[in-house]
Amino acid sequence: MADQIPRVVVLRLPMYARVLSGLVKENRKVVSSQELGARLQVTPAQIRKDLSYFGKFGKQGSGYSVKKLLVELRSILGLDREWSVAVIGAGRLGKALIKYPGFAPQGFNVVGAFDNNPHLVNKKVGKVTVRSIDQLEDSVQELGINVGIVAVPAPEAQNVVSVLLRCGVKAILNYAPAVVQVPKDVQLREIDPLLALQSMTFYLKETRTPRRDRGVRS
Amino acid sequence: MADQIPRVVVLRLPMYARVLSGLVKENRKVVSSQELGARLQVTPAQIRKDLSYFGKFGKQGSGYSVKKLLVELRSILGLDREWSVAVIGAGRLGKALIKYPGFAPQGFNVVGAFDNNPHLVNKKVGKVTVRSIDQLEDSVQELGINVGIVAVPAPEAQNVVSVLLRCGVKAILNYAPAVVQVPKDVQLREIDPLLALQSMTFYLKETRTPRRDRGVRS
DNA sequence: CCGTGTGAATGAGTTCACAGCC
DNA sequence: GGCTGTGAACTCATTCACACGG
Repeated sequence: MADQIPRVVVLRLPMYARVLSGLVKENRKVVSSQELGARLQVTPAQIRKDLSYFGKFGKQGSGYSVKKLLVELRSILGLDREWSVAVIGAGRLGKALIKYPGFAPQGFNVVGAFDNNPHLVNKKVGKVTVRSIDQLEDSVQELGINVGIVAVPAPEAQNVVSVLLRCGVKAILNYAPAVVQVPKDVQLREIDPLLALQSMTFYLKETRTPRRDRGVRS
Repeated sequence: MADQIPRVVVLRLPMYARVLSGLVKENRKVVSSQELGARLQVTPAQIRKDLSYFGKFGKQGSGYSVKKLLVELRSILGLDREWSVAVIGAGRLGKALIKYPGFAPQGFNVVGAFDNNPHLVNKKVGKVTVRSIDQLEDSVQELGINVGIVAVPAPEAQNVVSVLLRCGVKAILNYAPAVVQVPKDVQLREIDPLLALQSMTFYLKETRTPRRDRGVRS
């Protein structure tokens, strides 16, 4: 069970898992692909098809056991274990990421932070102490880093990524607004709000000065 | 020229524009789809095909004028004008977004910030003063908001989005880890580092304890 | 000759529609 | 009756391959 699974399917599984977590909290026991789809803006057929790549998790006539399906998905995604994350770049963005309280509860522990600014090195940010980027290479092994989050300025991004690659890190989340190259056995995700904004404005161009009913308050 | 253009194409155009900006700075006059592709990890054919949806911008035998193509793309994407952005939620993340210095140079001006926490209201963050979320509806018109960035806790996200929709905002960048529903004439982009991380770990599962050559330092 | 622009061919991903089971 | 699981049909996206122009 390796990689003949469509990329897009893997990108959707975490969304399914998130909705299921919500349903667990609502104490829902069972859910249909129909309802899951409605909550996710995805067709029921797509959900069933996606899940079918991994096995048969549902019961005909009723649907899926919320708890069971969530456990399955978490196992499939490798979320039933802890991951050690390094944040590289401890500027405004890096600091925000290091302190972000949403990672740890999901098993992503920020265990290291790195920056090349001497004013930041040895300072504490959240629970970790910032180290020099020179130490990154050694620290990856020491700290057992599995995942790198890159939050350095664009021109430095490729260098940092190259170091991570050399250390055997196989998953990189890149916040730098730069294209970085990785071999295809390495996972890379880009987070870039500007690209997102710029792709939305394309569709906004036509929508000029939307008529608004003036005065009357509903 | 409306919307028979594939979604994915529109998502790629901003990347092209970004690389072209870089080339302008390097004083490159001309570029081929070949080279553009190499810098972006995209096939040359794809670039040519993508551009062909909008016109003929290249010269056979030589390639594309860097400057001219950039101007064209910026015009196509609606980046040759200014956009007014509201950030809703002025917590840790919201503050970072409000202060992010990368938006303004690209024509995205954060002109309003909103939060429902009384301790934050009327406080200055960066260049803007935080207003109460109650004022959001009126402010959208007053400030001419075109784009909303949502950085509130997940449970509040849909409410905030609904207000934005009521005000006629047609582009929303959602940082809240929640699925929000919008009509299809509204553009929505999601930014969620956790989903990104969780989709990477799927591929990491198999890669166990990568053998490292011990001792010898290269 | 080199590189664009593009129909045509291929490939990937989604939806349909229905058999099978609860 | 209701809902899953899934081949088959279809839609959407990418790549090929070549005619054409500088």
